[in-house]
Amino acid sequence: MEKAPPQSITEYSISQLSKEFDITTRSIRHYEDIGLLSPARRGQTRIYGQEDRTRLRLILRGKRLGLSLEDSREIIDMYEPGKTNIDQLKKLIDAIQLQRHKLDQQLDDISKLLKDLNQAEADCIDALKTNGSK
Amino acid sequence: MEKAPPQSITEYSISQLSKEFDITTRSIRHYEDIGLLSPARRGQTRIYGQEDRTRLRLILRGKRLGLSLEDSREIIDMYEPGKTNIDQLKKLIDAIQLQRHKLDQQLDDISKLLKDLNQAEADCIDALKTNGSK
DNA sequence: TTCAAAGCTTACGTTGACGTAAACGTCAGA
DNA sequence: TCTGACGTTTACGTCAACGTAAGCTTTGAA
Repeated sequence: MEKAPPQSITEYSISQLSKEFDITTRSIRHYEDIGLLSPARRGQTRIYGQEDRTRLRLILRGKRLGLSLEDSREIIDMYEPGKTNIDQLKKLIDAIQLQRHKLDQQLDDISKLLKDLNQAEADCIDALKTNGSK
Repeated sequence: MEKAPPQSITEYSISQLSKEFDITTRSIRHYEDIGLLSPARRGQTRIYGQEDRTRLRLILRGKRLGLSLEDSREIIDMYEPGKTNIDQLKKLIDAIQLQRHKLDQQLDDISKLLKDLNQAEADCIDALKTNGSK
């Protein structure tokens, strides 16, 4: 039988995603285990759509920022204030403030670290010049 | 006997540091176990100086940035290019480039995340306005 | 003197985030 | 037909970064 023409570009297998994001399939399944992803299934096989792919991108971005998967879950959940009630919305706004504060702190840390690295590099180069002609 | 006048302000006990940085003494001892700190001793008791305190600050900053303790060790070692030879200096410069690259990536991630958070917040507030007068 | 606070070491336990192995199903191509 | 690539589940293993408990010493104040 002929393969059906690609229904849409919005369908990915687990190995496609693992290659695209350079992670193992195990990790992807793990994220599903803890409820961060819930792809559709064709039979037993996982089918990932655009939304899943987006969530995965967010998870990995969180990881690069040193967030735990639980932290990421919280953040990701903020993106879909679809059918939440007012109390939940207020909670969300608070959580957003908190995250923003943490990020501001990180920005500060990073700028300090960058400064330090620049200094360390300058010291190195200096030492090379001084010492290199010994 | 009278307590000797504070020799200098540059002496800290383990519990002082734990309070100042809001971590457990266990953590501080752990950092020593893996060689990130090596305080002086008076008898059995650990005595921390300014240098130890600085290293601790750097460790914690690294943690906030999601670095492993090993990563932090590498970075911290960059700060003291005292008696390193030329080959080591070159290695250090490379390592610095690499770290800088990672930090640049983090900066990018953070700015994206902040944007997203702003958007999420706006959505929340919007939903509150729309829904709040129901 | 005695007692609580702070210090120490040793050592087993825990949690998060996967790694890894076993054992099996499915399907397209040689 | 059968082999190899890809998919699945179940389940034990691992590593980092401490937590926690036990048992002991030191020390300053009551």
